[in-house]
Amino acid sequence: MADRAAQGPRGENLLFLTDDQLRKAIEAMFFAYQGFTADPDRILAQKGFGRAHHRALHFINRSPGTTVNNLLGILGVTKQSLNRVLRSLIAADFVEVRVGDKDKRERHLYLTEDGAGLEKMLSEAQRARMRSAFREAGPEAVTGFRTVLEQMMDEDSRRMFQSLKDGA
Amino acid sequence: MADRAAQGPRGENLLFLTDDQLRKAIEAMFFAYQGFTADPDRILAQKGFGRAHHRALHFINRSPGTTVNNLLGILGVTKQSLNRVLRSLIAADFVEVRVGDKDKRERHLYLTEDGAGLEKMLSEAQRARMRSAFREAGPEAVTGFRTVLEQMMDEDSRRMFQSLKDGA
DNA sequence: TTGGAATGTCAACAATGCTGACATAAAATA
DNA sequence: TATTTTATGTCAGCATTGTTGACATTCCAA
Repeated sequence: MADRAAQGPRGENLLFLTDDQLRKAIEAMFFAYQGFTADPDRILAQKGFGRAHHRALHFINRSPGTTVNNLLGILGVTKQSLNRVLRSLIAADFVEVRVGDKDKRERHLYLTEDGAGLEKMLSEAQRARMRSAFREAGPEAVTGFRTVLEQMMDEDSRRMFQSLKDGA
Repeated sequence: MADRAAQGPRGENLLFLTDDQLRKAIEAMFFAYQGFTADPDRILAQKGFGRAHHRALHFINRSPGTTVNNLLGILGVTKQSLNRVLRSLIAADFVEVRVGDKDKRERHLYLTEDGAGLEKMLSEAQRARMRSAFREAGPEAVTGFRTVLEQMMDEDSRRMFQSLKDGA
């Protein structure tokens, strides 16, 4: 069973698809994600925010003027959950809301100066770790990394990711 | 700023380390992790469990007889948090506790038959996605993927990961 | 102009982190 | 032996961030 996948239809070496290899990859993903979030989490804890706030700040920074509904699609949470996060960011003056011009139901979201400052702080911490990991691993590894991650995504996420790819 | 890292000390092409590339990688990591957990999460929701239960089941399966304290180190949560999860798994007869022989303070954890069944169901769902992603990406990409993930980990996690690497 | 769809808000509940206080029992040590 | 430390567990309470349900506002289309 563990080596069920060792030999492909054309006789390729498929040892990288054994259950054992896959389990190692699952564990690597778990531990790596802990590292991925560790540095921003420390900063957020000091400021009284959580990971969800970071995600909102990131994508508002990425696409200034995005609507609440847009953000829901990207983050994959309910509007109620996002709303709570946005309310606290707005109360703390990190995010500014503007009612839509054409459609007054829509709320367009922007970072304030403070919000942009916090976002920069968080993302720089996260990028620093990523930069260091990439430098150690080298460009070929990075290409492989990106390829596998993209394949792990749901269809919807992949479309979302690709549409964000080249800048908002 | 965005291309600060474009040229290394020996003149290598370091375009893969630009802020823009790093930001894309951060977003890829976010969306990929959603996919990574999506399939088990669906199963868990049906059974009335959460992601924390999955993690406990995984590592107990990996290292049968592991102690609560061991598990704390691996999962990186508090004993109170883990205790709540373990209690519900024990109550549902998915996990069995045995008091230590030599050290009767220690509680050794094992999966019951039902627990092993659920673990298999969850991990097979997760492996299926990983297998498919790996197959699409190919062996070189997988190597790169593993290399970068390992570099992203905290020191402690990396040691943990490496000690788990070749079987409990 | 009216009814339904889209958008967003408020309230309440659940899962899973956290801290702190405390009890028990075994092991280690003075 | 007596004391302290370690390991485990419980209880209480709180925060973050998911969820559903109910509802208000706005827009659009029949």
